[in-house]
Amino acid sequence: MPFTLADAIEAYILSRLDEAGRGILEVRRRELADRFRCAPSQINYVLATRFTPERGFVVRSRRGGGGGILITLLAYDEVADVLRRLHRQAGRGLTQAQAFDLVRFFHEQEIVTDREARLVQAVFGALSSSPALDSDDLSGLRGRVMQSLLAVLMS
Amino acid sequence: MPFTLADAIEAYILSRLDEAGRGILEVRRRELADRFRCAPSQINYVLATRFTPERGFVVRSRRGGGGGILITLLAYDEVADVLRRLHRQAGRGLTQAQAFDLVRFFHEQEIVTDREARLVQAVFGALSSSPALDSDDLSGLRGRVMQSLLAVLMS
DNA sequence: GGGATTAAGGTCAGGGAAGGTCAAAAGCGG
DNA sequence: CCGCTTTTGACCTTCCCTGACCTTAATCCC
Repeated sequence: MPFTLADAIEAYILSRLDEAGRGILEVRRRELADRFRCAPSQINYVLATRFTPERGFVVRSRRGGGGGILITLLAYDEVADVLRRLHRQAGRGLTQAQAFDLVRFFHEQEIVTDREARLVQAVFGALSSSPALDSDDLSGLRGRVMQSLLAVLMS
Repeated sequence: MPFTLADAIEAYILSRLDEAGRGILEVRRRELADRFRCAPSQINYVLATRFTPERGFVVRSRRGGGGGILITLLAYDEVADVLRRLHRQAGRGLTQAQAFDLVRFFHEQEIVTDREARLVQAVFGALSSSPALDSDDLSGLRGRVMQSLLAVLMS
């Protein structure tokens, strides 16, 4: 087992997340970088590769003086599991029909309300009426939008 | 939480606005600056970044002796009107910051729920991290998405 | 009445403190 | 050697806060 710096940072964050209880932890990028004697961007790398939505994490940050990084571990349940799988799949892009079907599915499963469904459908409708995008780009964009939506639904 | 001076001043103003009842509050810049031990211009900073029209506030001020700053929350009956104006304006495109502020405004006005706001913000976030779109196209796309959303909200 | 004084508030540039991005270099397993 | 992951470094954006300097209004006092 090659225990890399990234692994160590991951383990450290996980343990602090654990001891913090409540599944919420705030860290400073600079502090972590100092503690592990590495470039600050290394922290971004760890967050990007380990603390992903697929693994049930939500990471938010704020820049500027008094900024910081908030890491949240989402509760595990079956719905979340399905959402996570969908999240992974959406990364490969979506047709408009697929996007609409997913939204309808969420609605049927009562994962989203009636109005939430209409709002989201409106979004996908607007996307598709976009010039300046060929169908491949559009598919990728739909996928990313869906992923972001799923991240919210999982939180 | 990353709680800065600006956050504290914002919270203080909001609480006084709240306890003052119907949406009007008068403050003195100097007094606030003294209370928070900061430069008076810090108050301007907070007003400029937090109490913006896009978030539903109107700030007026009088200079000179006996001057002061009047902070007003937009009244409910003005909101429908604002939505129509916004719909027209959105047609000309939106920056990401404008889109976010609008969503925030809707949330503050209780036009959208907490989760609806997060979903919609997730959408605008995803749009902005989109390759294959230059900033003009992006601006236009945000505008069309916002128009579609407004159409749902007005229905 | 009119200038001087005083008491507000406004603007702007700049420094410092976060965090973000991206490409290139370095390691490493096969 | 090749390809993937890790790590770094240079450069960028955002946000907070202050200080120097400016504008406007009320008041004082002749």
